[in-house]
Amino acid sequence: MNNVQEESLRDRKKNRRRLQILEIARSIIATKGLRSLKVRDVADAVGCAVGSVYNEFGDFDGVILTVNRETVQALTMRLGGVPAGNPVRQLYGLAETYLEFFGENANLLRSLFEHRMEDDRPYPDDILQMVMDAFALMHPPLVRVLPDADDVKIALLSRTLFSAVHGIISLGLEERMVAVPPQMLRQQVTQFLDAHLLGLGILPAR
Amino acid sequence: MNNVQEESLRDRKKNRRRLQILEIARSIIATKGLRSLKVRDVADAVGCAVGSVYNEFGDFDGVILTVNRETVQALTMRLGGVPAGNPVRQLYGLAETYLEFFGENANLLRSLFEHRMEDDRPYPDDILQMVMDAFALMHPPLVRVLPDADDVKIALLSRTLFSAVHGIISLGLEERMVAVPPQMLRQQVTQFLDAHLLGLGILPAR
DNA sequence: AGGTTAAATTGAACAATGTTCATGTGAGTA
DNA sequence: TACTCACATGAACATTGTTCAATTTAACCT
Repeated sequence: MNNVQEESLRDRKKNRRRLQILEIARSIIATKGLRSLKVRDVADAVGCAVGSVYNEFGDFDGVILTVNRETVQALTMRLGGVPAGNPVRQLYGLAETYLEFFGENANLLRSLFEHRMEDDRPYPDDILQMVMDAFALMHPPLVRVLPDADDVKIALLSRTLFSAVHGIISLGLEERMVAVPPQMLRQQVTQFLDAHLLGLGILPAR
Repeated sequence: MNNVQEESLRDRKKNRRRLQILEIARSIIATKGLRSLKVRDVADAVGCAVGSVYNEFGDFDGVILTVNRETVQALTMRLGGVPAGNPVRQLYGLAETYLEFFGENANLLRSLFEHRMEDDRPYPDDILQMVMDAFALMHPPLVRVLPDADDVKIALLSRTLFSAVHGIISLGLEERMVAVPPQMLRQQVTQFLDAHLLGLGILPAR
């Protein structure tokens, strides 16, 4: 037996199809929302049988969860690109980048935050962990800016702040509701951070 | 024709059944989540045919939307009970009451915020309006506490603050994620308001 | 190369669930 | 009592998730 397995033809096809399925599913969710995602639509678009989707992902939730997993990964990547030079700027940058990303991928993020499992099956831990990790990205800049604070408190603060920003953005972009104009939403987020960081003693009073 | 219509037997039965359907649907959503709500389960529990549910509500979304409507009403009622004496206390009270209500009715609020309509049918305006109105309940105390501020700004601030609190609470109670202990969540909300109101110049620095 | 085998693919059948509608029923009415 | 009409009924239908026996196919062996 050779440890250095080269990718067989079978593996290559399987892999290609897997990617196709995910791409189609993602584009349907992104454009028409999670509720419009149908197995048959995906299978038809990919040009395979419905059974193949099940072979690859177990059940339909498997497709959704994989798309969601990749959404958090993309989000984390994007948030990771925020410069760490000035910690205060970084905090603003994280919030504004989250706003940008949410604006560009609203339906994908809704799928991530709103999808519920059938019955009482648990949501995959790794996805939850990735979300928590993304929300913890405010931790490092907060530590730099509040050097005397207890680390556990900062961790909590990070999650609180990011959750707050998430609430403002997700409701602000809620197209069901009266959509807030994008530029105003950005200002809303900025002013929110202004006040909050000021209250935390991070920004000087003006 | 008599203008003073007394309720006929027919009307009484119809009304009773309508209430039954809503009660059952609400209890299923509350205990097992929106995704577990099935027409047949509701019809069986009420003891009527599935068709009757459709006669009364048009489609299944109609049942969900009516439950959601009543959820906002109950929320508004509850928030309306927060004493208006001290405006700062009122702001804390609104946040804490929202937390309480969310904790007691998590699945109902998720149904309210997460339910999407089929295709591109619009979400009923009156429900959206009621949600906005509920989120505007921070407006009066904010006006009292920021007497010099522009009313439009206060309106925006009210929505921002409430959305932020909503984000903290809805993610904090997200049982999919590592659930935050209730007492800690309450503290999280309080400390959030402490910092934010301080930053707004509402609370004196300590 | 050809034959063998294991695994993936297929799509028809099934299951679960939302929706419709022809039929029956009973409350209101003359 | 007879008539009528609005509502209730539930079987049939439509849509969509899921399964699985039969088929195809890549990989392996001689």
